Parts: sequence; structure tokens; C-alpha cells
Amino acid sequence: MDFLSGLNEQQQQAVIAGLGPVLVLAGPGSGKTRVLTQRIAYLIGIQGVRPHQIMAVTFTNKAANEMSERVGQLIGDHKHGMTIGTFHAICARFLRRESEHLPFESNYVIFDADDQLSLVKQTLRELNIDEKRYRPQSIHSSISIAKNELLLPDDYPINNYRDEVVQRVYKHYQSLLLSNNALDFDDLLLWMAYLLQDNPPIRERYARRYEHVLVDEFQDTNLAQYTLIKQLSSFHQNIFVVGDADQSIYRWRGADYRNVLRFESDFPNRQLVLLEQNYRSTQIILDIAMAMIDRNPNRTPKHLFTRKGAGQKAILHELYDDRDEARYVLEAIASLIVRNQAQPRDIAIMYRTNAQSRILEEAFLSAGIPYKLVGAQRFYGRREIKDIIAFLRFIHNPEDELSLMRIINIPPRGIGDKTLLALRTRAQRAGISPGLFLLELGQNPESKYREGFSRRAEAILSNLGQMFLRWVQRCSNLRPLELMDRIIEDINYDAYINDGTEEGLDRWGNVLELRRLAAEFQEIGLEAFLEQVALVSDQDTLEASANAPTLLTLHAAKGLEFPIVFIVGLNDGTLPHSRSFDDLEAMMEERRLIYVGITRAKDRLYLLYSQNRIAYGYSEPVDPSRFLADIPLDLIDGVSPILSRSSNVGPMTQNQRWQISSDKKVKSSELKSKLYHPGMHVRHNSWGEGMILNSRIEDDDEIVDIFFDGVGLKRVVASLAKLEIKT
DNA sequence: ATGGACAATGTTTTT
DNA sequence: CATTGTCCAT
Repeated sequence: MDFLSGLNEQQQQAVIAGLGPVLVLAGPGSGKTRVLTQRIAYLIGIQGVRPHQIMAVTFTNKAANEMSERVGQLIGDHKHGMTIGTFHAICARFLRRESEHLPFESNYVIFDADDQLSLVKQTLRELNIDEKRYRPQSIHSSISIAKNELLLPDDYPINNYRDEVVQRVYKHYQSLLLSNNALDFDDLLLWMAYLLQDNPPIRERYARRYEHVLVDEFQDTNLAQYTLIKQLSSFHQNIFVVGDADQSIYRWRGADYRNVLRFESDFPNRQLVLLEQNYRSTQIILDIAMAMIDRNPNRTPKHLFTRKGAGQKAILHELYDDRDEARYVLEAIASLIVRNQAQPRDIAIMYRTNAQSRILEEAFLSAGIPYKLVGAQRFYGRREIKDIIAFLRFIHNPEDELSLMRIINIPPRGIGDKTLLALRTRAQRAGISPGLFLLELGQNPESKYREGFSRRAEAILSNLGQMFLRWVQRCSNLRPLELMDRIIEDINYDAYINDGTEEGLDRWGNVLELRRLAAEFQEIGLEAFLEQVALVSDQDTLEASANAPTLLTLHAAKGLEFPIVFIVGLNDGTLPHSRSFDDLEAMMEERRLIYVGITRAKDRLYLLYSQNRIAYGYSEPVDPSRFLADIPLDLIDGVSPILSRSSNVGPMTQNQRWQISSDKKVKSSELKSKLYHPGMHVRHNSWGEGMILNSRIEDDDEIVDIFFDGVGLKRVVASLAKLEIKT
């Protein structure tokens, strides 16, 4: 029974849990990945479940690969045939397989965030909607949220005029996707969920096949994903989910930690396992994390404990500005390494927004210390990479008009607005996509398709069509790398991009890097390569090999662990982010975010904040993060002014320095003192008892956010609400 | 059709 | 400030 060796009692209970729904609530560092892998091994090795009847859904491809590998270590080759991957990747494969039942072809492309935005813009143009009045991003985000809620255009709820606009855009946007033979990220889930919902025979086929469905990071599923796993497990009902509501950080993407509650009410017979023992962090780190998260109302309290001992106090340090912060980080890292207290790879630096990485990168570069940066966007968002990918995408799916428009004039070959318009019109008249039109033109230069263009345009276009056609024809014989090289050579991309400048060299270097990635797909093929490129997660870009510190956002840090963690930019406005200030749910999520960050640390934790922040080119005074006030003093090394502003003491004792450095706060909140502080318990006449979440002075009155038990979040004006303070 | 010069505008987090 | 879009001269 080595499937259970080294597991504690709760972990064992989860691994060998019987048939039926199982909910595992797992605190950070409680070994949930281990539980998942051992359970899979147990199901296959002991229960005799066939691997192809198991589906395991993870959050990143990296996690999927790791899990698959670890299962392999336990049971060897018996793992083959398992379905394991992210929701998006699994759905992408299913949808290709089932495309005959769907309104797109199996060679569809997946539109990334940039493509989606372009498509929304195109829609707005075609519908004559003013981009200034209706921001494309905001419209797109509404569409995305709707899709995650499984709302089709016709179901889109209309409450005001904007909703009506969104609905129209949504409808048109979908038809554009189909005419490009493309799906966006959200479509992968949406189409799959509807395919299973509307086709009982198909649903049954899948549901019968998957005897066991296991889901990691369950708290970050959205309604579409929740519906999917319910459908997939609808026959055998063996659905095993692992999650932690306190680590739910993707609400803005439609994730709903209440799916945990929904699960409990949908499956009242579920077995429940709690994993509270932490194998990662020192007790001090856990205590800080708990002090932080305890301020969130309406959660099931968890008591995290470890056998690791108290460990060192966390270091809280105030710096002058973010540049100074970066300098401090570099010095601390240098000192740790020189004193042999850490390997470079043991160290991570985490921040709230991607923009913060820049200043850190500069510090690393000028210090000559190598670093690893987590972020797929950084690589795949580059112009030269997008260009090459667009060529490949077009060849794979010539109906991809967006990719065609990107590459049609790269390198510049004299195709401008006029020619483009002519091409579009002619293609439309012929009833085919511009891409197919071009290929046709290349195939048969004498065809009727050539009519209606200027002689110049006709020559350019039919040349281009011939080149495209050659690629498309060879695409079935050539492997990804050869195809890519062929394109680069044919268009002389080297000369175009590598213009002798340092930047050009850099860009060319990126192209070579992409070649290296393509080389890994020689056997599996172009389609798999393009799919991988579209669905990479940030974490997937982290190479374990290099011995260097890691720079990453708090979001990207989820699921990872490091002996030493720096969290920088702990200032109000950054963490919590200013966009969250007026939304109580969002503020709770900001708190969970810092909780996730803290619980990544195994041994040492550095918390840094600054007096000033450089933004928009100007340096501006900022406040320390309000969350810092919740850390018990005795867990911290390096006393700083903010600590005297602990919520129990009240703002009057706040150090003078802060009042001086932050002039915008001085005006109001510091002149009139607050009566209520986060963490206080109060009673309200009609809403009963609640806990103060936040309070601020505005126009000589105090505005208080309170969470009332059984009622929810309320914002009240103190002078009107008659709150009674409970002790 | 192309590329350069200027203005305007805007920063969360990502599969 | 840094990126993106728009206008204008070639």
C-alpha cells in the first residue's frame, strides 16, 4: 500500500475516499497535489480503473504535466490514456473531435486576447458604434462574463441601453468568429457546455467514459466550468474536487468560489475532507497569513498548523520609492546568496501588477544578476512572434481573416487600404473568405477572380496567393519547423526584422526562440503547436532549470512555493489595487491575493512598501497598504511607522511621518478621527450584528463598510446608521 | 502606399 | 512615461 505512505490521516482519507462526490477543502501547502496524484494512482493501481476513464483538470499545463509525471512515477506506464490538462485544453481537443456537430470546422483557430479585442473593434466599426462611448475592452469584458455565465446573445439580460449595445455587439462578434472559423477562450467552454447540454447522446458518451473526474483549484471555476464537470460526471457521479475558497483570486474572470457551496447543495451526499496541516511554511508565516485572511467575513475559519516550528520573523521594511524598493531587494538577495543562506532559485519576488516588474528587471540587469520572469504575454505578445504565428495560423486555417490582415502586408508589399477594400468586396461577392479568395487567385491566375483589380494590385495579390498556396500545399508534408523556416526564408523575414539595430537583433533572437519551441512539436504537428501557443499559461513559461530568482505577479504565484518570498509594492492603490476600493467583494479578493502571496513562502518573508510611487512619470506620495495593519506586531522584524496604526489602537497614534508624506489623506481622514476600524463588531437596528470591513472620512462624516451576518455587505453613513459597538 | 511626427490616452490580475 | 492611434508629407 505505498499509495498511502507518508500521508497524514486526512490525506489518506481523501486518497481512498469511496465512490460518489468528494469535496476536499485544502489549505495552502497542505499537499493537495500529492493527494490528487496519489488518488489517481490508487484508482488505477488498486481499484483497477482504466486510465482512459479518468479525467483530471488542472489550472495550468505545467500543473498537468507535473501531475502526469508524478502519477507515472507511482504506477509507471499504466497511466497512459488519461485525460489530463486545463479546462481550455481539454475542451479544445473535444471540440475538434466533435466538430461535425458544431458550426465550425475542426481546424478552427483559437483567438487570443489581442485578437478578441480586434474583433470587437471590427464589430463596433461594422455596426457604426462609437468606440469612444463604448470602450472595446469594456464591451469585450461584458461579453466574456456573459459567456462564462453560459449566456448566449439572445439570453443576454437587458437592463439599460448599454446592455442592448452589448447584446448587438455580442451577436455580431460571434458571427465574425464563425466566419473566421475561430473560437475565443470563452467559446471553448461555452460550446462544450452547450454541446453536452443539447445532445443527450453525446453527453452520455462522455459521461459514461469518465468514471472519475478530478478537479484541482476548484474555487476558481466559473459557471461554465462547473456545469461542464457536472455534465461530464453525470453518469458515474464520481466527482472529486479540491479547493480553498481563501485562495480564490479570479472573480474578475467569472470564477465563483460559491461553486464550493453550490457543490455542497448539488451533492448533499458528498464526502468532506479537510486538509489543515501545512507542510510548507513556518508557523510565523502561517500566523501572518491567517491574521490577514481572518479579516474577511463570511468564511469558514481554518486553523493552519505546521510541525516546522516558529521560524524567523517576517521582515517589514519601508523604502523611499519603488526604485529604492528594487535596490533593497537586490541587496537583500545578494546578501542571502553571499552568506550562503539561499540559492538564487529559492527566491521569488511578487507584485500586484505586471508594470511593477520593469523597475525590478532594470535593477537585476544593472546588477548583472540573472533572473526568471514569469509571463507568457511577454513573449507571445511580441510583434515578431505574433507575425510568425499569424502566418502559421493562416496556413492552418485560411479562413482566419484576422491573421491574414496582420500578415498581408508583411513585409510591406504595397497593399494598402484601397487594395484591401477591393479584396474584401470581391471575396464577399464571391461568397468566400478573403483568404480562400487569395488562394483561389494563386491557384488559377486566369480565373474570373482577377477581374476588378488594378493591374498592380492584381499582380501583387496573385503573387501573394501563389506563395500562400505553396505553403498550404506543403503544410501537410512539412513539419512545423520546416514550414516555419520556409516562410521566414520566402518573405525574407530576417532582413525585415533584423535591421542592424540592437532591437532588431533582439527581435531576431525571439524568432529563433520560437523556432526552438516549434522544434518540440515536430512529431505532434502544427495544430498542436498552435493550440499550445494559444493556451499557454504564464506559469508554463517558468523554466525550472535556471538557477535564478523568479519575478512574477501574485496571480501567477498561485500553486507555487519558494523558500524565500519578497512581496513588493505593499501600498494602498497597488495592493489593494485602487480599482477595487469601491467594491467590497473586490477588496476581499485583494486580501486573498496577499494571502496567496504570503503562503507561498516556506522560510522567509519580506514585505516591502514605499513612501512614494513613480507613475505616469511623476513620483507621488502613497500610503502603506491598509492590510499591513492587520499583522500582529510580534511576528514582524523591523518596526515601521505603519505598525502603530494597528486597528485596535486607532488612527490617532499614527506616526506623524505618514501624515506629512501623504498630503491627500491629511485633508480629511486624519483631521477628524474615525470611530470604526476594520475588525470591530457592531450591531445595527435592522441588519443585526456585523463586522467592520473598512471605514473612511468623507465630507465630515464617516462612511463604513460592514458585513452583516446573513445579510451581506452594506455601506452606511455613521451619523445616520446608529451603530452600536460590541466589545 | 508608406513612414514619420505628433497627440491623446491610459495601468489589475489571465485561460 | 510609454504605448497606441491619427494626421500629414513624401
